[in-house]
Amino acid sequence: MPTNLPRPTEAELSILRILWSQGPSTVRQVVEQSGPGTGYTTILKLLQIMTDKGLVTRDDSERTHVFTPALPEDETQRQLVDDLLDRAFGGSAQKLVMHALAGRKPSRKELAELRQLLNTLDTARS
Amino acid sequence: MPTNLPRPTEAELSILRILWSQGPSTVRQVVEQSGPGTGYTTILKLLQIMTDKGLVTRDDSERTHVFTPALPEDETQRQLVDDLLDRAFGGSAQKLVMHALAGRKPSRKELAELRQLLNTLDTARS
DNA sequence: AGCAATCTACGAAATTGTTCGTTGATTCTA
DNA sequence: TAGAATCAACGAACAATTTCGTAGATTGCT
Repeated sequence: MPTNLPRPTEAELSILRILWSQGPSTVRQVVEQSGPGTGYTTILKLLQIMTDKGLVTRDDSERTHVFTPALPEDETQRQLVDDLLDRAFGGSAQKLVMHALAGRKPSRKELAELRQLLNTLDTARS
Repeated sequence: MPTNLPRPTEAELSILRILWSQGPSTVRQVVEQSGPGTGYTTILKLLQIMTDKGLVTRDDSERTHVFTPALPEDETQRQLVDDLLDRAFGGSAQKLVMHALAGRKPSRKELAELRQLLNTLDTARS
């Protein structure tokens, strides 16, 4: 069964990022991690919407509800990359990768990991 | 002077994609390339907005105006990748690249080009 | 010239996303 | 137990994006 969730909006994504890094959290915990400029009720409302959309699940067994991301970080990231790929790169993953890397300075360790990935893909082709 | 243009919205991006592939175009030419479901005046309006934002330039020396992307495809793509990097990957280009490649089947040629890029980045580090 | 087709401009409706004030309920504390 | 603090729910304001109807101007055709 394919995970058919809507793409998170910008505000929703910043909340998801907090949930991924902090683990399941209450509204207040999310608010504390968010920089200033976003009120409590704003984040509460967003989490309610995200619950409706299925982006997070809510444990309301206690009075203070606890929210958990519905999908792991990896999967959502892949979805977002796929989406950008379609919308801006005509589906060419290679072009996207070139753009992502060009003009940067990945560490030797990162470079090694990337080379390793290329090797894996290479042998997988046979 | 740095190119300080706003990030194109979704509808704007699909128009830019047409302009990049077809070259400078009139409203009608863009409409013809767009699939059905988007009326003439909608696209005209979007192009007017994009002109105001500076995303495209307009040649109105003839009655039928001609629109040209303000930035080349490459540069906009880089901007979009940077943006996604910040919003979803905490700035780790490597993670994004891994996600973009994992589960795909790039051709040998693409793999070779990517390896070449890694080499360039590697020697650039010294 | 008269009429149809084509074009830009403009404003407003429709849609989607974001922010916040208020309310009523529950829990904490003095 | 009374008042303060905390919480979820909800609706509404607000903002950004997308869509389209209408109007006025120009061009093309007969």
